[in-house]
Amino acid sequence: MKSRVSAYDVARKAGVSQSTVSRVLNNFPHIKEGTKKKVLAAIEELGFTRDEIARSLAEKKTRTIGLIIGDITNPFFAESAGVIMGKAAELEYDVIICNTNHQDDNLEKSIKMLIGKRVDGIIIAAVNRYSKKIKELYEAQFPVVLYNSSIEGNHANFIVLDNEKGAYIAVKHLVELGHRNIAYISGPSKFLTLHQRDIGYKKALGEYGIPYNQRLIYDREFSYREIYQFAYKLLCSKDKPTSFFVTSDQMALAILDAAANHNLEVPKDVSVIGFDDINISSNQYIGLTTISQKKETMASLALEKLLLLIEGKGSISMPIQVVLEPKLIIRKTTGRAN
Amino acid sequence: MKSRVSAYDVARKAGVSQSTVSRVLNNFPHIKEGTKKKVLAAIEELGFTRDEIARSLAEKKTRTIGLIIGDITNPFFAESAGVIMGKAAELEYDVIICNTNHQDDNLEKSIKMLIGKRVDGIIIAAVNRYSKKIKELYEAQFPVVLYNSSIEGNHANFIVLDNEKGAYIAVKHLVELGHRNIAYISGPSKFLTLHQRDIGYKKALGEYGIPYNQRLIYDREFSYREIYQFAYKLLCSKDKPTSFFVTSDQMALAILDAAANHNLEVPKDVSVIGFDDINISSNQYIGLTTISQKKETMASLALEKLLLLIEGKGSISMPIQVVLEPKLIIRKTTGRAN
DNA sequence: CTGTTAGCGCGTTCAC
DNA sequence: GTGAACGCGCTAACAG
Repeated sequence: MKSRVSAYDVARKAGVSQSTVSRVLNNFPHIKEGTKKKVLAAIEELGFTRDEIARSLAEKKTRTIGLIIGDITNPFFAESAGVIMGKAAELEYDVIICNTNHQDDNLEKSIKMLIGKRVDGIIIAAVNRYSKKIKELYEAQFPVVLYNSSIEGNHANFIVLDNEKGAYIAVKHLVELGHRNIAYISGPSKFLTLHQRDIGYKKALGEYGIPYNQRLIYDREFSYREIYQFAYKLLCSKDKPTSFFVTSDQMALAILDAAANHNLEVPKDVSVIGFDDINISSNQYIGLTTISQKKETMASLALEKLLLLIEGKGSISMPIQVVLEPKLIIRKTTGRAN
Repeated sequence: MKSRVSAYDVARKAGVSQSTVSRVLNNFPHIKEGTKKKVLAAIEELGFTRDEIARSLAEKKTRTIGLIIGDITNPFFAESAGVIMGKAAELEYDVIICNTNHQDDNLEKSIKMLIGKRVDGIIIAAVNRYSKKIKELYEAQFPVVLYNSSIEGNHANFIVLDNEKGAYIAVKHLVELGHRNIAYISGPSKFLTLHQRDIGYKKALGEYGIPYNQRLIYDREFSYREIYQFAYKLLCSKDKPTSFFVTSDQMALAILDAAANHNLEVPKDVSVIGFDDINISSNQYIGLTTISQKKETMASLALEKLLLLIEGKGSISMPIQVVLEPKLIIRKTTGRAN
């Protein structure tokens, strides 16, 4: 691989100083047309590309943000990442994505790595609500915005959905269709969003006088396999649930999978409602009823606010905390209980 | 935000020189136990993290690779990215992902940006087969491996599936089920992989004496909407196809969507076979018959080979070119023609 | 308008 | 074993 050409090489070729090259690179005003032309020509001829690493070092800015997600394989995260990356690219920011697979130590590792790489800010989706690290970053005024997640005490900037309400309207929808035996597939309550949904679930049950039944609750790790099996077994049992409220569309698909393998018809035999509204849910072959997370809005806002923190350092009144309204989207996986 | 602590700060605190700090950071042998302890203590106390940007500049290595994908919203790319990121993390490499939305100018932009960021190498999925840029990089010996794609003339390192064969066995499967009216949903043939699948499609038709019918072919841009509408219209027509061979599972889902909105039953009224075997295809609620791209293998190999190129600079015999065998996975969206 | 000079925070000789 | 000094390629004053 041929060795790189530097701004200094360009300078020599154009017969100017290296700082002049830097100036044309950065579009400084008041450069004589002639020299600018010469420099541009030399750049073109030598195929020069500026070394962003050196620039970052000198400028103490990397024009790069970090994005930490729980699982890129989950379309909710992938699609969110897509909009963030799109917006970022428009604004000339690059993004480094880290996958935590929902594990706390990976979160810490990712943060450390991103800090080492001197990213200008970080968007984090899926954090343990007890995370000390997040709080530290917040207190150190390092630009971080939490995406659909938050921590205990709310010492953080975040954009979230009203998760309690989302769960509430989901369950309410099922109840109004006549369901009383409602399974709830969630995940570890160390995630504040899930904890809030737990509350919404219980609240809806309570309001309609439906007893809370631990047997119908899944609150362990996110695992397609485990959730599939949990649902499968539940569907084998006598007094099986007539409906499932699932905390992500991806896992709702696992329930549909289990139901299909049971030869159960949806929604005739079982109703399923998800959460997220990932793209595929609107596919009419699937038609998953769900609660929209408004990922477009949430993701755009997250990036926007992060850049505000990055660029307007200090002048921003922290914390930035936005709560969006959930929306019930009725499709074909929910129907009357029989 | 409190200003960063540098190796120099650590040095002062420990009463040693900055180069000594550097030495312990990099685990040099022959450091007196005492001074090592002191330095480590100072690092701990000050909460020092090394500046990877400065390190990269000095070392001329970033321990970062670029990954350019067509569309993170397509699970095939997201899932591939997932395995690449996982392996990379294990090997202490970071990855910067770029989304091109399948547009050539974005490819060029992404490459330029990654080169600017001094990545050590790049994995590229989805390239225009006429791309000059890729060839240039190859000739300049810059570490690049193409992921399930290649360019005209094969002047590149790549890991691909035998796409022609994949298409061939897909169509053969349909023919053997009695289908003769087989629609083919593809994309721009500027992508070599698609071009090869075109050949496979035609070959299978030819072998069974089925005439090629342009009316049944979609070869424009990847667009859920457009493909959906194309399929929808086709399904309205008299002499409508009894089956679809679709060049990606994601788009196969679009066909299922269109069929569902036509109240057509799958596979009774229409058969659909995809390509990729994304995770959701194995969901029994969907059960998409497809051709496996072996993304786990392909992605692992791509990363492995890239690191070989990066770390074994020069000593590797180029080009690295691997062709994997496709595999037909029969599920429930294909059945006998009626 | 442009050149000179001094860092940015590390890794890396080369002496001692 | 360890420190001093230089360089990676660029931006940012400061002169002129």
